[in-house]
Amino acid sequence: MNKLSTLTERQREILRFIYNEIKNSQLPPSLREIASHFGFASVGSVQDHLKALVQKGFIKISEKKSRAIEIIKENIFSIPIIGTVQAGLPTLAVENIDEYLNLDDLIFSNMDVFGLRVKGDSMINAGIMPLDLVIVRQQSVAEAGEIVVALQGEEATVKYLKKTNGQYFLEPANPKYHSIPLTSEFSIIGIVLTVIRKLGK
Amino acid sequence: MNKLSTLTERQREILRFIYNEIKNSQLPPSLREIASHFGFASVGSVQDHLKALVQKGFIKISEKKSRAIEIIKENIFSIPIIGTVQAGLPTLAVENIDEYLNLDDLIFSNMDVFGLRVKGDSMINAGIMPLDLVIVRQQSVAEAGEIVVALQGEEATVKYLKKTNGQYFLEPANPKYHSIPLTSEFSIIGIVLTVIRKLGK
DNA sequence: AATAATACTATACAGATGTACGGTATGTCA
DNA sequence: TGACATACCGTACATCTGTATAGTATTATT
Repeated sequence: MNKLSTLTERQREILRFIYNEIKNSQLPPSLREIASHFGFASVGSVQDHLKALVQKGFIKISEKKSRAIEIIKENIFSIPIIGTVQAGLPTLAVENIDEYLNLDDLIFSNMDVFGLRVKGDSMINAGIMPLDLVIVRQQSVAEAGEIVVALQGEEATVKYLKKTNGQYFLEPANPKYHSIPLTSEFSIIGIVLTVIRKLGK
Repeated sequence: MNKLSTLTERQREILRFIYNEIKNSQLPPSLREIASHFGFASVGSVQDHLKALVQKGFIKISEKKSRAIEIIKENIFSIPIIGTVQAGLPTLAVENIDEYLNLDDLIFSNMDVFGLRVKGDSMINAGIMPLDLVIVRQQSVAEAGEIVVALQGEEATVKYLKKTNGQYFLEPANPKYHSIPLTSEFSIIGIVLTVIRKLGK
């Protein structure tokens, strides 16, 4: 597996610059633009670095096309997830990787998606804490059992959608709060796809 | 606002092609690549269409830069995080975006980071549920209060690190379980940076 | 009927760009 | 020591690319 740590400091800087250019201006840089950014007097320097990045499996370059630097996402935008922990840590065994977290899918997704910062503790027993970030897919219909984002006036709440005797309820995951019948003053604006919580550092 | 309906059939085709190229290959097409795709024998045709698209406000072109076609619209490369929800949804107001979800800081950092699938419910009151994915920074030391990943044999557990009377404990966030003194049979392999839970879809 | 916008072809050119080759210097590793 | 990777400079060149200009034909618009 290609690890970012196999790159030199300089190579990582170049890769980061390319990534940022693509992300910010949606346009990969030309060789001379890279040279200019790093103060190189020669394009040959850039050629060397790109050659190394290609060889180490982090980028792909189409021949005879300008700016055709493609970042190989699988090698960069993923974090190895280990299924069983071995005693051999901190040397991560490649064989233990059983899936990859691809954050890029989320970022580059074409779904109508937005993030919402959670207020309050009404979903605490579902593992959704105050200040958590929930990624929401915009949709006006939902099924019972799903965690939905409902709008009442300008107030957005995250709740379970529940159905009892044909009646829909917004149900909190906290005994402190009560279920609320889903009346016309509410509108469902999406369902929760992902919960993200950033801790230390 | 600029409506897509002000475009002609052909102009809409061109715009869609440009959009798809950027989205799929992360590389805007050159004029001749556009011409080739539509079977134009001349670049002048493309020039005309791009000129119209610029004039109607759908794209922006940087002069003297190859492939520098930028689509003016929502930024497809990031997820807007809305602080307060307006009644106007599902049309996301740009003014409400107060921050962007940025996961690449984590990825591009020099830290040695891996993911771990959580087993068991011992941290359920800290909002860490079974099958959650925790992103862990590898390090052998931690401070009291941090959520750590400890290794006992080949078993990895996620717990709070607590200090009482100079003695360290691994403390679960679930009254069902007890605190465990941090003895030599345990080794701390990292601290939890992020908690991620994928739900629906 | 006149004008403008649309939709193309054709050609020319400066400069932007990728590519190739060679060179220097430094540090790393066996 | 020698081989090798890294990290730069310098130069040359074919071609890719944007830009400009000119022309033809069709369709809308006034």
